[in-house]
Amino acid sequence: MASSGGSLNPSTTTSQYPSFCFSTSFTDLMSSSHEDSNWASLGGGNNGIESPKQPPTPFSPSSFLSTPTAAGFSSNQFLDSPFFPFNSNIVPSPTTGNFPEETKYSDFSFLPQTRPLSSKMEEQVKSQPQDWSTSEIQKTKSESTHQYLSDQTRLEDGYNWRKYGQKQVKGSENPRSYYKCTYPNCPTKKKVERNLEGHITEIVYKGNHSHSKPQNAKKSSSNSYNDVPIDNNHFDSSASFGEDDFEQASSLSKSGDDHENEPEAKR
DNA sequence: CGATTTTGACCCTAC
DNA sequence: AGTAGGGTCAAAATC
Repeated sequence: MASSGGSLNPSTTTSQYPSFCFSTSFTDLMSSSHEDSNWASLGGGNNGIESPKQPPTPFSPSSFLSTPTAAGFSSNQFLDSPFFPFNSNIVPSPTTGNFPEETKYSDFSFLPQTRPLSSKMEEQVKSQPQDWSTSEIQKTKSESTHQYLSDQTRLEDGYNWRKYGQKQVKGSENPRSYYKCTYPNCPTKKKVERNLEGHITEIVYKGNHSHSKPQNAKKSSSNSYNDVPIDNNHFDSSASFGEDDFEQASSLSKSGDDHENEPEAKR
């Protein structure tokens, strides 16, 4: 059991799914080879969006909405790429617009102002090389003190998560928790990092749900966005991801990548 | 009673 | 080849 390590198992189970990754770093994926494939197959299998049907997803919009100015980062940024992490055009972090990693993966993140974004990012870049960057579908970092309130909502993204581990990462003093989607066969996982105060400083999603959001998620029963009819069309079909979707998504992310992230991401 | 969380150990990968 | 660090497993505890 333990011998398998874990990361390999899922890959074999999900390998049957079409590898699909929303990360704008698709190009990277292509060139990155097996490293990502590990996760790509794992999460990529269902890699669609966090919520095939529910756009709001992981970075609970409500949390953002609830914290309009909270982060101090312009809602504009959100308007551009708020609920669509897979949107290649995701705006670079307000403060860190020049972070390749950030934009590159189309994951948008929020960092608490309490800690220097740059340093944080650096840490990520350093401690989390390619396998994560390429595989991570969405990266969310909460920002400002309001994140505390958002914590719940963010975790309650409409899916049921089960914590399967916790670690104290070297780069930061923040403990990192590992969650798995409780839905059978759903390879989706997420890492949640909290600061000393218990506030979420970062959330990283891996893989995509191979199922639609549970109607009555235990934890997210109160999520109003649960039924937010956001246009998620391209990904909506995630339930039956085919090449079309794949290409669409890939091209999407690709174009976006090429457009804004390429130059910077290159380095 | 079942599901989830906690926690230490183990495994894998990168350096 | 060894070490460090991250990620996952799994038994026990808790809810």
